[in-house]
Amino acid sequence: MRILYVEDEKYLADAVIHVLEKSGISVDHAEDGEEGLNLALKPIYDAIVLDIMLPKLSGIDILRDVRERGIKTPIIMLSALSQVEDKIKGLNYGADDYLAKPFKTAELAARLRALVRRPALNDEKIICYSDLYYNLEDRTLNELPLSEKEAGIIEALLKNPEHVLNKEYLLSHVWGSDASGEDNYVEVYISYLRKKLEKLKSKAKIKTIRGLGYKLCSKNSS
Amino acid sequence: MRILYVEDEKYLADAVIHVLEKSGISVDHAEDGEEGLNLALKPIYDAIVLDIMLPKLSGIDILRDVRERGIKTPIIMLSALSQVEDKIKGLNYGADDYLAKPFKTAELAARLRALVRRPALNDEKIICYSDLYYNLEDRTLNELPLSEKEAGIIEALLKNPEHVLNKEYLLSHVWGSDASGEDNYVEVYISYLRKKLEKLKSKAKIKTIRGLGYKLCSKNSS
DNA sequence: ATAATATTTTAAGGAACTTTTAAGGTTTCT
DNA sequence: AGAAACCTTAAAAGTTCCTTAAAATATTAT
Repeated sequence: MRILYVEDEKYLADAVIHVLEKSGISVDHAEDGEEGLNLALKPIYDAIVLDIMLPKLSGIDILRDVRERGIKTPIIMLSALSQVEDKIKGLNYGADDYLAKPFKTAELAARLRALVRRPALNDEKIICYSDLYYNLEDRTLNELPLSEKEAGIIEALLKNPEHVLNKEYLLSHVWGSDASGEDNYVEVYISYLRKKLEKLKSKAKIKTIRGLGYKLCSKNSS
Repeated sequence: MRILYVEDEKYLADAVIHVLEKSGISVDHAEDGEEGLNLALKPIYDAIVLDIMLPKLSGIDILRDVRERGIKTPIIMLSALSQVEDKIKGLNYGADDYLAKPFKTAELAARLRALVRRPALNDEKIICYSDLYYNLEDRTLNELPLSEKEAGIIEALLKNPEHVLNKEYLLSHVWGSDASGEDNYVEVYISYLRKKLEKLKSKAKIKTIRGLGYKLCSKNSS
């Protein structure tokens, strides 16, 4: 299970993340409303946890925007004690659950599990890495349609993120096992893919390891 | 269960729709009285929820018109607190239930379920997606008659909305299991269907996924 | 049965997109 | 500097898909 957690109080966030990850829930963390909204729009989370008081955009704003776009990912709202009105607003705008601060992290984990144990709305087959999500069914990378060869390459890279794949491997996997020579095929398509990653403004990059091959990695990673 | 919800306050509507859909009620939404009336006349809803204060046509107007045409779909009226007079009017014109604003969405859901648990007026076999309703009995798509092949294809697409169906699948399902070649059959009929969706001004579109097949999707969805 | 109408098949041209090819440019390493 | 590996680009070649209309077939009405 992968969730998004939008929370500006850093100490709290770190503690909560630590406990959640320990119990097998993978957490992406956003520290303000703007970043939170951006991430929330990606169809890769099983649930979203929103603090209400946030810099730039409130949790309510995020909730509203997300729901307006028809995204149905389960959402849990967090807010400081006694802001009962927020609770009502949140539930009205389509939140799935509400938790008053301070809360026990274990309870949050439990509610997340309860929410996500519902029949999957997402039966899509999606491979994720960093801010990329590739849909195997319709061959789209972050909604952008790819051609067959582009798709073959990005799929191989996404299935082996941060690992070097050499050209012979890519050739035989994408073009066929006869692997008749042309390294340039791969070079051309790597170039096309880089252009598309650029267009998507993705943090992920395809790095060249000279003499060895290519690897997919996230901008800030080594 | 599929209902029509006519409501002009967008935020409220989104929140309510979200909760209803989550509880398994499929909701079509109209934002003003005119659109509401148009939709209300389609024989596809198990119930209709009408706000009273609406642009263009009031909920009362819609109610009256719908009932005058002999349509017996259960109707719930919504109105701002204390407009008791509206309540009386509504029930007089043949509303089935009445709910004062603000209301709890869960209560609306409960009342809907109660209303619809009555003997079904609609035993027609209809498949819906987005603003499309296809009647299996007389092979009409939003009242527009289709030929056998057209019907076969739209039926397959409607039964698998937002999923890619390839040509071989469509060929074998519509033309027969021998699936003798001709991809062009499918292409021709997809073209005919697109023309009809256009004519119906539907929000739904048939998308081509080059090399893979076709998928039905709603304009704004991915 | 025959004509009128509608549907399905066939076919062909062209539009849109993909892949291959090729050539020139850049980077990296020795 | 020179060589090898890699990048980028664009034109050529190849595919797939769209659209249309006429021919063949089936259906319905007269």
